[in-house]
Amino acid sequence: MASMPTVTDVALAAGVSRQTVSNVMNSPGIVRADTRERVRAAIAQLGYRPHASARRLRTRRSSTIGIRLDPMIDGISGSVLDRFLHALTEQADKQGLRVLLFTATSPEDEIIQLQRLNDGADVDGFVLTSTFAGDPRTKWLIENGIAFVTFGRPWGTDDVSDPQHLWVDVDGWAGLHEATQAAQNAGARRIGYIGWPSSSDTGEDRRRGWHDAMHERGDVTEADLVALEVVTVDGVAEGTAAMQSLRRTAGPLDAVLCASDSLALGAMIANPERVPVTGYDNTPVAAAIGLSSVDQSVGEVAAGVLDLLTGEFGGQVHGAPKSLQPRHQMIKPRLVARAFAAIPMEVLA
Amino acid sequence: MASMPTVTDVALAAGVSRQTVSNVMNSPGIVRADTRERVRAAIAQLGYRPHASARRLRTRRSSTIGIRLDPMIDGISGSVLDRFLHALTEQADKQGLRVLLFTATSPEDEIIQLQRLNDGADVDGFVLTSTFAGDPRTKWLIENGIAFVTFGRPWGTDDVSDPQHLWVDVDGWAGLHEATQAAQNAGARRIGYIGWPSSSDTGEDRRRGWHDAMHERGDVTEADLVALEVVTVDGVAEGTAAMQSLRRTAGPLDAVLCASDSLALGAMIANPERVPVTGYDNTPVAAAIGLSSVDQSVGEVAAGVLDLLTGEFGGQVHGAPKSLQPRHQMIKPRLVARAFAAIPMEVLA
DNA sequence: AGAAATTATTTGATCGATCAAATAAAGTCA
DNA sequence: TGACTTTATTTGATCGATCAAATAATTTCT
Repeated sequence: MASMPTVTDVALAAGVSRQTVSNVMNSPGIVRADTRERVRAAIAQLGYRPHASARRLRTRRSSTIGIRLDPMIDGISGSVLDRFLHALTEQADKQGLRVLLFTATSPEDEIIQLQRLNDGADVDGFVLTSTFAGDPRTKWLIENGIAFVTFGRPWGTDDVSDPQHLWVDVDGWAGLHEATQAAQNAGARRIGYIGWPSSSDTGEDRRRGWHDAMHERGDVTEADLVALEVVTVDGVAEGTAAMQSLRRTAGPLDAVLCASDSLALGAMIANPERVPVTGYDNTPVAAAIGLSSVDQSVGEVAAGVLDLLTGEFGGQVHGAPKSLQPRHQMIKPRLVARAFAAIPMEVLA
Repeated sequence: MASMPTVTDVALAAGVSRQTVSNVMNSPGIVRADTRERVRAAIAQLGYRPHASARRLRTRRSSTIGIRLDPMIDGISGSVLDRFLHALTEQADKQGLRVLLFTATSPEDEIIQLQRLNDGADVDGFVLTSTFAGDPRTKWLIENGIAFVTFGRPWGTDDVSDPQHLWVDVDGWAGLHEATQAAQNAGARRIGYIGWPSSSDTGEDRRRGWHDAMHERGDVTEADLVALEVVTVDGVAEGTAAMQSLRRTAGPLDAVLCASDSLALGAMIANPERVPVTGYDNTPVAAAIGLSSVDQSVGEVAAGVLDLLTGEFGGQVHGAPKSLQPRHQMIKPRLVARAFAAIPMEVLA
């Protein structure tokens, strides 16, 4: 296999200079139309491809974003991040960006990795997932002036206003609010909720979506509302236990909403009356079992993340000045309705 | 933030030349011990990090491997590839390699992507997953002399001997053979099998593991063996249907093995007698439900893939000549035994 | 000790692209 | 037409590292 042609080869073939070839690729507008076509023909004929590393060396830009691959902590819900990763890679590809993976064993280790990739000019910026309040990683990135966007709110005091921290998140409140209303519209009144302890910001957000919708409707007493709620940590077995507890204490149920598909799957197992159960995350398991679920629209999240990120490291070129660009995006999730099709009637009846 | 120091800065600080600094990083053995330490001190003091793109431009090596991110076709089993990806990233990191993601909409599109990444010197080689018989991608890669390793046998005529196609795979036969023997040792005799149509090479491999183990033991007649087997496509609902069919036609069962966790999950739903069910892939769902499952040992697979791949594009430096290196690796899976802990007795009893 | 062989270190060139500044060509206007 | 803009294209330098070959320092051997 002959070695790849370079700009010089193309220039020679098209009877122009190196720089003109470069211009055809990077700012075609400034090249006269007929020259442009001649160069393009030469590129096609020689099968020229720009050498990515050479370009990066000169431009000091890698066109690559780094993202940490999480170690599958919570099995089922991990799939949301996987789908996000996939969507991110696809979206990035459209913008000529590449996605580079890395792993880390702890937040401290992760900072070392961030530094390595940044110092080595391997990436232009980072996408962070699974952020938490007081996250040392975002602090470090801000201090070092490195571009990044997080999937997930910082959940701090100045969520929305902090101009240094760009984020995209899914509106869990809206997701559960919609799911609750959907159940209400289908005739349900006594709608139970299996959620996470209030120490979880995300969990509290989702719970309020259910709670507010129930309150708005006002056909359940405040006391009943308390009885309709069970709090537990995430897990299938925990979901089963919570469902059993709910059936004992809350009396008859018209529907049950859960903070996750894991809980919902668990709830399904202790659900002989086939009360409609709705989960959260729309994981493959929910699809397999036939559970309704709130889908996080990872595609939109990925697009939003990339918008903010490219605005951050390439924004000066065209468009509004940095300070006027939006600093965050809230994505509305989508309710996916299903009807237990996968579970044959006779088994659970 | 001041711009990063370069080799020249380090050389100046250590009182040596650029090249010596470079040698300290790449072939420390040829630098005298005291000089080496002096240079290392300067590196540490200045916080020097080599510029990845500059190095790649000069060495014509990217230290990066490309892998396609699959579009989560089959939800549950997709998690095996996710875990593989994670293991691969970790293993690659240990060897100073990076993992670059890409997506593709079809095999033809994927070839275009492969070419792009290769021509742009973005990657040194590829890892392919989900290969199939007559895969155009492997053909193209071989023709163009590009380094690659597949996770999965080519399932062709010359699996083992073809020196151009390096692969690592998991021995599905051994996995089911072991699972069957484990059930037999626990006293089971009538062990059912829910598998895939014989058109699936992988499925046939697994089925033979069960079949051979049953045959070896010889305490079930050949006719019974036929009755103990159900064939279906993958899926939870399909697993449920298969289990019901098995219970009708095969009579009493001591255990059931399945070709996937999806099938096993489905089988569990139609399993009021709590016959032990074993799945395949050890997905998070199996762990959540408490299903036994055959684990593909993705860590070992990832290590094997990287061994073969680095041997391919860096093998000349040290070690055996190419032709003598092993061309493939068969990894033995691990049986993970569980006992339905997640499902409370009273629900299914 | 002195020549030869070995080991350690340095110097100049280079990888392939883009930047910045210089030059050439085309278009405008009095 | 000739001076003056504006637009198009070219030239030399550069990004940061490593290669290849040259030189300097050290060790080995007679």
